[in-house]
Amino acid sequence: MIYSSELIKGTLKTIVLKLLADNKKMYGYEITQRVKELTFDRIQITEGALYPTLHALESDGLVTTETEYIGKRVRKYYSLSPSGKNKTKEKVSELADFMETMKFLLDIKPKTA
Amino acid sequence: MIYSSELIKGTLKTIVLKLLADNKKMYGYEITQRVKELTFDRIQITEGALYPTLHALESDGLVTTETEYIGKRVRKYYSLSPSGKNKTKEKVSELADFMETMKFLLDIKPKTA
DNA sequence: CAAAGATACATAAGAAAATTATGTATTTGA
DNA sequence: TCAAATACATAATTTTCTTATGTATCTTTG
Repeated sequence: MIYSSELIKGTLKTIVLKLLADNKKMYGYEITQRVKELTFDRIQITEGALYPTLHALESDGLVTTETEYIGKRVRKYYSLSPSGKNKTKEKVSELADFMETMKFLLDIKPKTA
Repeated sequence: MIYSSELIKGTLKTIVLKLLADNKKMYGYEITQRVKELTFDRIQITEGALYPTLHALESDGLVTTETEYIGKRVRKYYSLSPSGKNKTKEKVSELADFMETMKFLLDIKPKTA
């Protein structure tokens, strides 16, 4: 079972930031594979969604990049900047908080019947 | 603190369906107020988001409507159809499942210091 | 050794879903 | 009486993702 894509909306940036916080530096393709692994294939980040997100994080100054060559193939590593680290803490705790709220909302039992 | 709007994206339909499951019938404005109450003002559904969502649920056959007049003012009540009840169960359990996965993702600790 | 599949980047067109703004109208409360 | 709350609705814009496409290299397998 794969989560309907609408659920991933709004959480992608947070997922990426958190992975970078946990791993110091990662490249795009690696991120897609790691998320796939960690979620047992239930969340699959597409490249069309990921790369624009990474570029946005970079232009917001939340990540820095370094390019490496593996043979002739280019690989672009992303790392959190200091402000990226702060942003990650904010985003992760906001999402955790939000999930508590949602859990509460979804647990409410009917008054009627 | 109000959750950043991107977090609400993708969960709105599920929230609305779940509220209708718990309350048999509700009208739009009531839904916005109920969500505000239940979340201590942290989730505020705007009318521009809610009404199109309700109309979509209706055209998908997930809810039925009945119009009532309170004085001269119109009030449009929404109720779940049988297929809406099934859909609600699906959506709620998918979201609950998704939140477990996200919780796991966000809890992962750094390997590197 | 050729071909398929995996690795690795990127961007553009289109779709989906929300935000923001606007509009109408009634009712309530200060 | 006048502002705020109640109650609906829609349109323009923005944001964000999907889908499609493009390029290129490396690895595995028949």
